Amino acid sequence: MKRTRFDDWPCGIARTADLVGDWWTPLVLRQAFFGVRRFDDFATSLGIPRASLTARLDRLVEEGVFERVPYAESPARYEYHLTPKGEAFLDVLLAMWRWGEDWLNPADNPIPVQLVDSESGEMVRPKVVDETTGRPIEPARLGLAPVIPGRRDQ
Amino acid sequence: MKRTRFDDWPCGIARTADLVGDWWTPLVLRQAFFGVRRFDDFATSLGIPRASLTARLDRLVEEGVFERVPYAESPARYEYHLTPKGEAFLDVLLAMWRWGEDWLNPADNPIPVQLVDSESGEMVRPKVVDETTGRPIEPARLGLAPVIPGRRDQ
DNA sequence: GATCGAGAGTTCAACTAGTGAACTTAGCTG
DNA sequence: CAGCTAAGTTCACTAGTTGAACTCTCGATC
Repeated sequence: MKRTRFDDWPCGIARTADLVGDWWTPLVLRQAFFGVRRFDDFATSLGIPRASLTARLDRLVEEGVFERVPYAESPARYEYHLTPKGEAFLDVLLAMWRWGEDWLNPADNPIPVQLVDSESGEMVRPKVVDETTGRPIEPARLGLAPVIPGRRDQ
Repeated sequence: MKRTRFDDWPCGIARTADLVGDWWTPLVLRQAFFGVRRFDDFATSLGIPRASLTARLDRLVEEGVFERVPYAESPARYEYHLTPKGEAFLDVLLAMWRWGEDWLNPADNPIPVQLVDSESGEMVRPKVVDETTGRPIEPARLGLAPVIPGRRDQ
């Protein structure tokens, strides 16, 4: 699409959007968290076009989100395993999940998919807090620092 | 692009990806959190093509993320204000910000943009926890329920 | 030995969203 | 009247997306 790139903007949101800011990448990563590792399993479980999947996986391997791990020699076969960087992305998916469940739940959705703790069986409700204080983050008190005046790529 | 739609998939991640799963929408919303309200201010502060901005704002108004509020009568002028639904999206942006700062920080980035609490002046470090227990969410213990076997649109 | 199927892609044409620049509309200002 | 501002719209061009078909390499089967 000749899309604008954000990967060197000095803002984590912009750089994250550059990498996962398309419709399929978050879902590919979601599948990875639920145990999908192989090309065909990604393709058939999501219905993503194979060419699109190839492009996504290549970029994610290049960025160190997935590691390409051989599991068969002849013919050579590879699995896509989440790296620590990839596993850390769970927080973003959880935030997306929570917002989607809270605010985009269609009225006629009969069976919402829920997150559970597999040991306790309890529902998991992801929430973003400040790591140091443990308190919710209030939009009104939030500021950017340093702000660079007139700079457009913030 | 004739893109696949996820807006009725029974998963919050998929529905969220359908709405904000493009490169510009997260940045438009980021600007809104930092006080931008008017068309030209979005356009010039981000460098987003005006046609793309129109499409994004229209969709976000339609979905109830922004409210179109008049601020002048002749000629009619409108501002885009975040609704409660839009404000709740801050959690997703914070998770993206945190991941981008932790894992996508280019080595040669001289001035990373930081989040601060404007009252205390302290750095804010967003972290996703389980709302009920207050504890971090462990990927290994996370499960989907109910899982619908063989269903591709989860 | 030929055929079949699995797995992991590649190739291709058609479609359509993203992009940048120019244009439009309406009122306001000097 | 000329110039300016704000909020879009229009248009040609470009490039990512899609679905279907094809490729390639094996191992297993008839």
